[in-house]
Amino acid sequence: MNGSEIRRSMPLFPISTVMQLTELSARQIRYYEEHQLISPARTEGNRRLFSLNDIDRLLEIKDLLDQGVNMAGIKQLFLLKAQHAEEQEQQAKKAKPELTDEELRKHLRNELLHAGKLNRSSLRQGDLSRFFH
Amino acid sequence: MNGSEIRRSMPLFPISTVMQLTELSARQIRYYEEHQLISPARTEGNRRLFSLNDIDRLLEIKDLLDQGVNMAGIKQLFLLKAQHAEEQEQQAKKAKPELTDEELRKHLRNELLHAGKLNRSSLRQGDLSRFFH
DNA sequence: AATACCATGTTAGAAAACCTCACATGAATA
DNA sequence: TATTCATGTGAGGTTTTCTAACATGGTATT
Repeated sequence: MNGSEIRRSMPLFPISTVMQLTELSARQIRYYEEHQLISPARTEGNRRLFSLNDIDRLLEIKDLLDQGVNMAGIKQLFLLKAQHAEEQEQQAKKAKPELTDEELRKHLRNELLHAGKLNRSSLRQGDLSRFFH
Repeated sequence: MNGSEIRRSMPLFPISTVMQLTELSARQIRYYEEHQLISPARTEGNRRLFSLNDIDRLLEIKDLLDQGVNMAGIKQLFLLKAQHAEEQEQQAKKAKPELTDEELRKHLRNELLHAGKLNRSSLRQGDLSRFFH
């Protein structure tokens, strides 16, 4: 998993933000999770926290539903895509140790805090920009 | 204001997420707002919602405090930077009508929903990627 | 036509997260 | 020593989110 993937899978957004970005209702979003089309992270207090990847998925789900595909169909499509992606990875990479959520956060924070430190104060556009490609 | 600026100023994150990304306490973040170093948006219910720009600013604040600059100093630095940025804009741009928050949201949603629609389902990386540079 | 199923709406009650305000504190400074 | 500054902490209240249950309007099936 490279840096971009790490950033895209970071749990950042509450459901209200996701509702606005996707124009889906809370009911819809939870229903899709119930059917395992997404698996948003949870806070200690059990609130959902969505990543950029989650939001992409939701937009895909919305798209496919609009085209008449049902839950089961979407699930199959996602399974296929996952398989395909896995093949790609195996082709290009060697095994690396998995990171826990906590480690991911640490990693991101570290990059955020220390990268480009020399000129942050003088740049019009701040560092966070580097984390969303 | 161009597309990137729109994206970077969208209110997206609750304070808990910002706390983790910046390693600041809620107290600190609110204190900096009190001193008008940041001005996060609010939900209808008065919860703070932070943008990428807000987060950048908080990281700058943290940096400057570490270097011994106090609130007043940081405020002046920000004022200067703002002036500088304004000059740049006036130099390069003609007047454009301002957008309300609601219009911004609409605009982003529209881009999100319709851009790249043809191949979204077949792409490994979804559309949202376009919104964070 | 009646029935069943699917995706979604709605409501209730509980818990988490967030809010403001007030007071406390330790370090630096006058 | 007294003040100021940046931050911690706690109380009490409001908003947001949670799950669970039941309601509903299309579609498909019998």
